[in-house]
Order: sequence, then C-alpha cells, then structure tokens
Amino acid sequence: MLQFRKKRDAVTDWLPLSPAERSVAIEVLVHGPLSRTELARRLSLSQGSLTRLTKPLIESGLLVEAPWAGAPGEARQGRPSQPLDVVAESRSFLGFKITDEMVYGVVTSLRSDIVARLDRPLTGHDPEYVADLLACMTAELTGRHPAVAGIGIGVGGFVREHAVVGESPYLRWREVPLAELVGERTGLPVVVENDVAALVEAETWFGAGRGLDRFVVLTIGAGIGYGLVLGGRRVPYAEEDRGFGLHWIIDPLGPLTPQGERGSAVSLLTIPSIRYQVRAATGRDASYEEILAGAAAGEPMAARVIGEAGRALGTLLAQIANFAMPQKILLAGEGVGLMEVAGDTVRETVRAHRHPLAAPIGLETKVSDFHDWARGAAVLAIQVLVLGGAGG
Amino acid sequence: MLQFRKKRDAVTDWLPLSPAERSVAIEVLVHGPLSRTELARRLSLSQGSLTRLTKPLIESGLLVEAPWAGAPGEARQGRPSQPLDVVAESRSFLGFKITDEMVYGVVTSLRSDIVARLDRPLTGHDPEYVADLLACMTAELTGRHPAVAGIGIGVGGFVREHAVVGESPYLRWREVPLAELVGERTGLPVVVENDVAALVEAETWFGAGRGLDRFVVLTIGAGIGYGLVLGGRRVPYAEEDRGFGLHWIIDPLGPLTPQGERGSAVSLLTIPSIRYQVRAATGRDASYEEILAGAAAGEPMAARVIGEAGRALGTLLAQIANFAMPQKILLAGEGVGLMEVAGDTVRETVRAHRHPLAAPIGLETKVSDFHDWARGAAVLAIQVLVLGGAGG
DNA sequence: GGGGGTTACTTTTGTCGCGGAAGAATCTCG
DNA sequence: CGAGATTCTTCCGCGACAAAAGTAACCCCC
Repeated sequence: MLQFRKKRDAVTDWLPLSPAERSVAIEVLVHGPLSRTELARRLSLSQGSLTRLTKPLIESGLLVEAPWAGAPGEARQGRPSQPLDVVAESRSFLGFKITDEMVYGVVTSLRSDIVARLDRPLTGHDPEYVADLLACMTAELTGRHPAVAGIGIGVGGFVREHAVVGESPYLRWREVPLAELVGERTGLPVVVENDVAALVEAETWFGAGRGLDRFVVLTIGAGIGYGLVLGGRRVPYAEEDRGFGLHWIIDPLGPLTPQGERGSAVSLLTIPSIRYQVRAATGRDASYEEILAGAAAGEPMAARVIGEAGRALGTLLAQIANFAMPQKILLAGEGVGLMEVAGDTVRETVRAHRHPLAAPIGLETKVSDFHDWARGAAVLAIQVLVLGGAGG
Repeated sequence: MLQFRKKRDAVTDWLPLSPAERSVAIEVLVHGPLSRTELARRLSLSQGSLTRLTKPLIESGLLVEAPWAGAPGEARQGRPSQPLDVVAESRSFLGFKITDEMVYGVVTSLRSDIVARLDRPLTGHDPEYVADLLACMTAELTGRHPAVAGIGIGVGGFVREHAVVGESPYLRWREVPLAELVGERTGLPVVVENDVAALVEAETWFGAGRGLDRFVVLTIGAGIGYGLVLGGRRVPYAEEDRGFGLHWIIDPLGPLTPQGERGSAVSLLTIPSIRYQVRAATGRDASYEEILAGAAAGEPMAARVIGEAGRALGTLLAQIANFAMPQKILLAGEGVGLMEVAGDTVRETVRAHRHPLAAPIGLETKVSDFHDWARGAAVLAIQVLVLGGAGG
C-alpha cells in the first residue's frame, strides 16, 4: 500500500487522504452529521480508530464538531454524542451544463446544495469561444462566492479522462481539451464529464442512489440516457450519449420518427418524437406539456401517443429490472411528466412483464431542469478534487 | 478486524484462512500454478508478504511447490521461479444435481475437474427417501474416492441459506432442510443451492466468467435460467428459478404454448415449447435434435419455429447487453444447439438491437449436460467449505 | 448537590500485517 | 568459475488497528 504524508502540511491543505480517512470523509459528507460512535459502527472500526482518523480531518477544516442541534424533546442518558459534519460552506464548486444554445451554471456547497445560478446564451460553438464564456461566467460567480475549489463541466457527448471531449454531435466537437482550455483561463482545477454520467454520479452520491449497490438512472428528454451503477461505481460504456436508445427496439410495429428507428425507445419516448407523432397525426404543432394535458383530457390522438409511450416506458423499465436487477431506478429528465399522466399504464405494463414473485421495482421520479445537470457536474468536481476520485 | 489462529493446529486443518491467505489460495486455485512473484504482482503485495502468506498454506497441504514442468525450450536467466499449485487431489468433493426423475452425481478435485460420475433414477420425491438415496450414492462414491471433504447439491427451486429448499415445484417440496438430512446420514458438510445459481458460481470461478467483473449466464433447456454476476459476486433475486422468463415478453404476437405466456422467452425458446409448436403445426412429435436438423435442412415448419427462436434469443441477448452491460454472456444448457443452427440469425438480431458503437458482446456457448450442473454444485461446496465462502 | 448509572470519547498498549532492504539461492552466459 | 539476473527469504520498522482502561459529560435520583 502507498505511503501517506507523515504530517499534514498546512491547515488549508485537504489532500491527500488515506483510504480510511477518505471513507470517513465520504460517509459524513454523504450521510449527514454523524457521531464518532455511529461512524465506527458504520465503517466497522473501533472507537479509538475514529478518534485518530477524525482528528486530522477536523484540524484541516474539512470536518467540524456540529453544534448539536438535536431535537430537545428526546432526552437520552449518558454523555451526548458529538456529531461531526462537513463544513459545507468552506469550499464552493462550480458546475456547468453546456447545451446547444445555453450554458447553465450553478455554485454549490460541498454538500452539492445549489447556492447560486447563472445562465448565459451560447451564440457559437467554437471551443475557444466556449472556454472564454465559461471563464467569464466563472469570474462573475467567484466574485460572489470566493472560496471556489474547482469546476465541473457536463457536456452531451463522449468525454475521455475527465478532461477531453472526444466527440460531441451537438457542439460538433472532436477531441477538444476543454479542461485544459478552461483551466488555463481560470487557474482552477477543471473536471469534464458526459452530462448523463455526471447526473448519475450526483444521484449516486447525494440523491436517490445514495448508499445503494445497484442503481439505474434513466433519463427522458431530447434523447434517452442510461446510467448503471454497480457496487457504488458507475459502469462506463462505449456508446455513452452517442445516440443512446436508438436501437432499443421496444415494439417492431411502433412509430417511425425522424429521430430514431421504428419502434425504438427514442421514437416512442423522447419529447421531439412525441411532438412529431402528434404533429404528423393532427397537423398541429403542440408543446410537450400541451400534449400531456391533452392526453389527460382525453383527446384521442394525444392519448394514443402518450399511452403508447407509457407502455414503452413500462416495457423498458421491466427489461431493466429483469436483467440489471437494480435496487432502484431513477427516472429523470425533462420528459418525466409522462409519469404523471400515464403512470398507471407504465406500472401496469411493468407488472405484465415481470415475474409475480419478483421484487417490486424501486421506482423514483425526479423532475429535473438544466440546473440539476449542472449540479451533477459540480458533484463530479467534488468527487475528483476533494476526495481523490474514489467512490463510496 | 477479526483475529485468526495464532498457530495452525494441525496439518489436516485448512481453515480458517485470513483474508490475505484466502485471496492467495483463490488466486492459485482459479488461475492455475503461479509463482510467488507473479502472485505478488497480481495481488499488489510485496514479495516478502508472499513468502509469509504461502508458508502456512504449504504447511497445511493446500498448496505445493509444483515440480516445475516448464517448457524447457525457453531458457531464462536468473533463479527460476517456483510455481505454486493447489494439491487438487488432496480433497475430493461430491456434486449432485437432482432432477425430476434422476440424480446425477460427480466427484471432483479441488479444481472442480470431474473425476468420476454416478447417476441413479429417482423413483420418488419424499425428502427422506431422496436423502437416503444421496447418502447411498455418497457411500458408493467415497468408497472409490476417499478424501471427500464435502457435498454440494443443486436443486431446481428456491433455496435458502445454502441449506433449506424453500420451494421446489419439480420435487413438490416446501421447507425441506435437505442439508441437514443428508449431513446427518453422511457425516459430511453439505451445501445446497439452486441449480442455476450453482452453475453460475462454477462458471464464475472456473469457467467462462473467470476473473470478470460483470458476467451473465443464460441457460436454455426445459426452462430459462438467468444469473447475473457483478463484482465477482452473484446477485440473488427473489424469483430465482420459480418460473423464470415466463414474463419476459419478447414478441407480443408470438406463439402461445402451454408452458409460458404468449411471446414470452419460455414460449419461444425452451425445448418443450419448441417441440410443442412443431407438434401443433405438423401433427408429428419430433425430438429437439430432429427439429434442429430439420431446420438446418430447410423443412419449412421447423425452420420457421427455429428462426423465430433465434430472433427471440438475439433480442434477449441484446436486451441483456444493453441494460446489464456484462463483459461476457455465457449461453448454457441443453438447448444451446439452437446457436449452431440459427447462430447467424441470433447474431444479426443482436446487431439490430444494439448501438453500432456499443462494444461487441462477448458471447460464449457451452453445451452442458446434467453432470455440469452437478459439477456446479460441487464448486459451491468448494467455495463454502474450503475457502470460507468469499468470492474472488 | 453529590453519588450512581450511562453513554461518548480519548489515551494507552500490544499486536499484526505490510513494505522495504539486504541477503541467500539458483539459474545463464561468458 | 565469476558476473549478472532473477527469485525467494529474512529481518526490521512503521503504521493501522483492536482492546481495554481511563476520562468526560450528561442523566436521574435521593
């Protein structure tokens, strides 16, 4: 095993952490204030070890002994426990989500709570220009929130080594070293990741997937996104966000749309495909929300398209549950409104495609806007920069 | 962490092993003869630690310094490495697979090589009678192979805690403490497990899934079996072998058979369903092999049913690959002959349901008879009894 | 308001497992 | 037969941990 520093150099220096220290830090960061005894129990360590491990973390300023805001109603015996908490405000992180025509930015605390937002239109796709814009937004945000420790950027497309955008069809980029470009303009450490991957990491650490071993995120919006987390780690895959779901054929006799193959998840479920189907059938262009409302009100065409989408989603969820066996599936993205209108259809279809004895799917729905995607990028920065990349 | 014995009590006593010792033992057992230096590299330990760890394992008789049967052609410089190997013959294990009307038994070495076989018809389903039969077979096998260290039993059905058959529709058992029944008759430690689970474990340790992180076993035979291995560990699930695949609807317009729902994996792929479909269409009863041969020869009905089965299998494999993302899928069971006749159809269908950029599926086919199922049970006994249950 | 009980945390001590370095063993090649 | 190379062993020291003993903080109760 590696050797670690014999003595921490300075108060401001967090890293590096030994594996045991890191596990303590992550446990407190993710699962809120915890006493040393509770931590000892969770991490299967002795109390003495926890005194040893927490001491340098408190000295370095990462943890504090929380001022015990316990419920005064319950009076327990014995010495009160001393909960430890991360100093969430001691460092801030920036998260950016780059879309086709907008850049969404957030400032988060160490806990990934959003404390500020800033959006800017994106008028061009030149990498230098985008980097300049990000640097400009960073300057504006750091003005208001000084202690920024790092930047996370989420991009739709294929990203290598947390740094280089290998290919992004939306931005028409190939091999753009975005982390380097932004890093040299801001002087801050930068982490770049695929946007779906970042959202999945964020939900795994701080959201619906917290503490789970097997976890799936399915996003519905302009496209389909899929993230698989096993053993607390996200499984990377080659076709990541390069047209995911185009070839998930759900119904060979299903609709054909400009976006996807006949009867594919893309053709049945994405917002553009649903709008296209309704437009093709009725001749009128309706927004996604209007179509959902129409389906709820019983308009035949909208109801037919939305019903078909609901059955497709149910089939998809059942297949995921049957084969990947996650403990929970999180449904996210701009298109989850489908669940409110067609939720019964979805659940019924899932039931039909599952074994009666199978464990019920832990299904959670989360309405997410673009700031949630930006927050995901910030979480990735937290993971990589503060805690040395390891998951837990 | 737990304390382990200060000194090994006797030469015959293998257990317990410390975690580090166990990892060494498993690495040698699974990956063949390995030198200490190679082991140090693989396990990220120092050479000194390997001397320390291997010494008690050699003293206890689990490992030996192999008599270096190296290829004499390659002459290398320096002190020759001293490969370590498990003494595969030092202990034998019995594996039994109980089917509706037969009990298949094997004797295996520590490496899970089959060294003897013994089958007996099962004329009744009474637990006491089955236990008596197993004890009788054990006595006959131990007569020829003395150093039997344990018994593994594979049963179609739901098994709890490696000991109790919770429910087995084939045998019409509920809550039968089979491990106890056989243990008190033979005096040997007994491990009971679901047959598919046992086969999956065997392939994970010694077969196609060796050393993989994500691995799937799909069996086709009288039914459908599915096993998912993540992080080297099998994921248990509730509906295990209680009618698996009945509700995997692959083609809603597909055939309906007595065994499964319309268009389900069971109706499309299992041997009884395929025979039923051909019989229903032609009026003649044909064996599975005859149907396969007929399809290969171009008989229309057989070709149609087998083609449909091939497309169903391709769809299934693509769904598994899309959602569970295993590094390899092993196709096993009595029905894998399908791949020989309809392999091209299967591969083509997989391609159509996968993203062009997705990593190709590592697909392996293994013709397995009932003795392979019995061997799987023996592997489970090896895992639990010799190495303390931990996977690697 | 001082025990006694209870729980949380800290200090101390001993042990164990590991890495690293030096040395022994065993081969090839010149 | 010696030099070089490679593997394995021995030995030492460090650091992480558990266990146990000690300290602190709070309760209740008399």
